[in-house]
Amino acid sequence: MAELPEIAKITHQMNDELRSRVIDEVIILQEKCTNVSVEELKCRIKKAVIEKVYYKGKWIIIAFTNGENILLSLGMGADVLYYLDEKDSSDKFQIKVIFKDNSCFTIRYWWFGKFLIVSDKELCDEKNTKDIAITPFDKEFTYEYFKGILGGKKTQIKAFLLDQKNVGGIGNMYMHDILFMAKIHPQSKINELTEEEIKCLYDSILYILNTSFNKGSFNYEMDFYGQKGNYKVEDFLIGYKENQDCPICQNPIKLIKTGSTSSFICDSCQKKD
Amino acid sequence: MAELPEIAKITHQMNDELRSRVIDEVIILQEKCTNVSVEELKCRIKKAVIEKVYYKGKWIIIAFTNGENILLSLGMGADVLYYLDEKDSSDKFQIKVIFKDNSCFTIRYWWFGKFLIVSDKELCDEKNTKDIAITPFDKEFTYEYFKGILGGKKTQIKAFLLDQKNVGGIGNMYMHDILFMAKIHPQSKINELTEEEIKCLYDSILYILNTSFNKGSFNYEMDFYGQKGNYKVEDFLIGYKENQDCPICQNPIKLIKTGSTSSFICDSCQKKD
DNA sequence: TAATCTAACAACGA
DNA sequence: CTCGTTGTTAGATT
Repeated sequence: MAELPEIAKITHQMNDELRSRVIDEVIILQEKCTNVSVEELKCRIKKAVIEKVYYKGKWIIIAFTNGENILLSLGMGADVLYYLDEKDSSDKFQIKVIFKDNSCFTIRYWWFGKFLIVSDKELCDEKNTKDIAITPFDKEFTYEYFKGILGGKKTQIKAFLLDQKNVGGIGNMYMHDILFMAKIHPQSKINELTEEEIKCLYDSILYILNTSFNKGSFNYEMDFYGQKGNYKVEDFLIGYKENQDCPICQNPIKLIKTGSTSSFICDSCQKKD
Repeated sequence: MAELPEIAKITHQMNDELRSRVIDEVIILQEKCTNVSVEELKCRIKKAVIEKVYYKGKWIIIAFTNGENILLSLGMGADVLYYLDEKDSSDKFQIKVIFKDNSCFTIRYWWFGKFLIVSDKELCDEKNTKDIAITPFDKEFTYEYFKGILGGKKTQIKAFLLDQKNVGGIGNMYMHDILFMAKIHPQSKINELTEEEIKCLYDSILYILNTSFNKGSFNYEMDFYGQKGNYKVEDFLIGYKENQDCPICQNPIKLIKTGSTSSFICDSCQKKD
């Protein structure tokens, strides 16, 4: 579930908290989420010092001073929880990272998370992350840039925005409101959007994601300290509000299938063409 | 149009006729069918001596002793015609290759042909041809081999057989009869075929293609000497015979859309499952 | 009638 | 709610 606002928040917290922390031990209970043997991973990360934590799209990257990196994908949702003292940590986790000072963090995946180790040298070729585009939180994500990547493509706008090679960090959850706010149907073809619609879409992306971030991100997700954000389901414009009234026109909100994802839309405000 | 029987015939003729012939000049009237500038092509092929002519799938490859190769694709159909004396050749062509002894051959594409030059070194990486599979005329195309490449795939059988990465040389024209003879619907899933059906399909592929080859290949196509083959439309079992009676059950033959191609079928003899 | 590449799209699995 | 792979289709190519 975690999308850009949640990823940005927890990454900032991890970076502030964990810089210079020294790894003591890593416990991996779910081997399938990593890319090398558990032994190799432990060996490459042993006594490593955290240089910084940053994100690329929805991936959290922990860079170590020894030239290694941990690439963390939360998949369909995961808790990443910090404990000042490892003894206080829950035993419900797939991965636990313990530091020399006895602090630790645990990762509990809901579904399909990743915990990969990649050297600095391999990082630029790493297939999961190498093609991820910049996010709407980046300075470079200007309106001109956005208009440029849309090109004259014939793709459906929602499929395009969900593709991390085009825009990093947007998932299905915030998509509903972004498209609703721009009054664009998820299956509208990009090359049929007007200049005004594109401008409005750009503004909507920034507005929706920034509003959540500024409220501490989504309320169902826990941050690094186990706290929940203040952006609540009530704050959604139409997302996850099937059959409730559209806030603009009072028509009932519909849940439709759009390719492999579902979309909440107001089919009166958001016309296909 | 040219498929394996036509390609095999003309390639044999070219190989027999052109071995040791020395290039004098190449005239390219359609630049888009080649991969380098006309000047570079002329330069690399000038005075080159033909070592042999062979085929890979539907591609005809002319190998020169100087380490260059011409890769010839007939696309949707083309005449490749030999003239003992260049003065006798027609001026309807996109490409003409003239030899030192004043013999020549012309190529007249119907639609989308290719005339590429590739060095021996680059040949194994050449993207159009590197992944083409062996053809049913190869000794290695045994029943065991054929059963092996089918694997447990979920693809439609016709799409699979048309894909040159799986089997080289089969096109849409002979496909109709191959599938009809095996009593298999073009959209049958491979993993739902019985062992008997696969055996029958293998036999049908060899029977149909060999029968055409043995009759001098398709009658609408001209060979290297301008002669037409003796495998006629009347020899087709059901191909291109819409509304005529199925030779087995007398039901009318239907023309249906199957993906991007059309298929003549007897929907009584060829059931989807 | 015919060939192939590509982008977009859908279905499935992990 | 993810992301990747595979298969399918429509469009374009000169």
